[in-house]
Amino acid sequence: MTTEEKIFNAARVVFQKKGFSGARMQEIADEAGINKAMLHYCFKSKELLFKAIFMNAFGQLAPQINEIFNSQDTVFEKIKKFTHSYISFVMLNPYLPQFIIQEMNNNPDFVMSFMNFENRPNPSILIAQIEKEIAEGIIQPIPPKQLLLNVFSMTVFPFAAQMMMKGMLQISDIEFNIMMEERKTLIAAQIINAIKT
Amino acid sequence: MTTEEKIFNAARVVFQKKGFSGARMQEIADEAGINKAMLHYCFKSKELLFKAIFMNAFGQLAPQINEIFNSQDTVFEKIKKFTHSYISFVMLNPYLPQFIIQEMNNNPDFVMSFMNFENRPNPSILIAQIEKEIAEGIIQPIPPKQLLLNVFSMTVFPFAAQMMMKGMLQISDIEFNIMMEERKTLIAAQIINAIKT
DNA sequence: GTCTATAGCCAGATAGAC
DNA sequence: GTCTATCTGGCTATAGAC
Repeated sequence: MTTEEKIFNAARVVFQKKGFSGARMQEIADEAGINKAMLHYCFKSKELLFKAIFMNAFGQLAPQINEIFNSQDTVFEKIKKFTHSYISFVMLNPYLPQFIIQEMNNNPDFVMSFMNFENRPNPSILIAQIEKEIAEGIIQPIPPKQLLLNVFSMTVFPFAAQMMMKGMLQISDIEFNIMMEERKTLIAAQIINAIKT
Repeated sequence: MTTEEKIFNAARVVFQKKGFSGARMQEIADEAGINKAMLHYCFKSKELLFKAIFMNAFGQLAPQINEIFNSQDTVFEKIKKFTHSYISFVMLNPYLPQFIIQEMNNNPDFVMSFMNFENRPNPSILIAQIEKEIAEGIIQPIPPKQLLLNVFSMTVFPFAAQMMMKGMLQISDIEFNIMMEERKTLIAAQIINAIKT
């Protein structure tokens, strides 16, 4: 593993846990097992390092989502595939959703300044398809954007609000993982059950 | 309005928007229209000011939730009441959910050190009730904690991930508010439709 | 490339006048 | 109680040896 990779991995851990303003360059250096000066040698500044981490994180998620949204499947199939593959992926990167949500909220201008809008998740095809399937009587009437919001909510929220939900529902890390494993199929079943004709 | 109140309101705005580490005492002072020294005169330190804000925020939410969770209503009635009243309340404080989630994730130890555990949302009665109604055949079988997670997800997520969802679904602030208004009844209908026998 | 040492700045906190 | 001015510590960033 190159030094740059060590820094990158360390920075991902620290930024995703503490956020941009909470992260310390010293902590990233310690996590990487190198000196603080190397961070600046490799990535020039905290902002540029953060930018690299954020774009990488976002870049991993967006294409997966678009691939599923824009495939030839039915809406129900898409919901099943999305929830399953999103949960599988995020279980390996549990801090990712909260990280992205947090930085977009805390500093929208900064994030927007380097967001890649070409690759952003684009649900317009799926929205049209939902409208079509409603017209065909396959799906019960519902505003398409509300349906998408439901799918994202059920899938992403448990990871974004992990600490809070673990505390409120009194569940351990292990139980949490079991529940998320179960949600890979449970969510889609619930959503489809709610809107099927 | 007393100076203390002016500070408190200003601090709430800044902390909820930027988080603990992103917030600046100077910015809070400016927002309050007073001097930075007054902050320390009134609240001693940034941490204590934050603590006051966080506990107030959490203290507003928890009792409402418990009241609904522990009433004499049926599960379906509770879901309807919770989603409706939670959304109504949070529409007046749109930064609140993300604020609480973020700080619990970024600095669990700090937050836990002053969290009021007596008043925390406690779903144990509701969980027992769900099990009972499943046994009675009123609700389709589902792990109670998964059902609760679904209710919270559908209700809280749109506010927590506001920026991201506005960007992805291409909705304006006004459209967002219309959608949230609609969700006051839509969510409960969806959830109940998915689990009713 | 990798380190040590340090510059320079900024934010939280305080002293002290009024 | 409210201000101005200032201290102090910590953090980003850089200079410079090796």
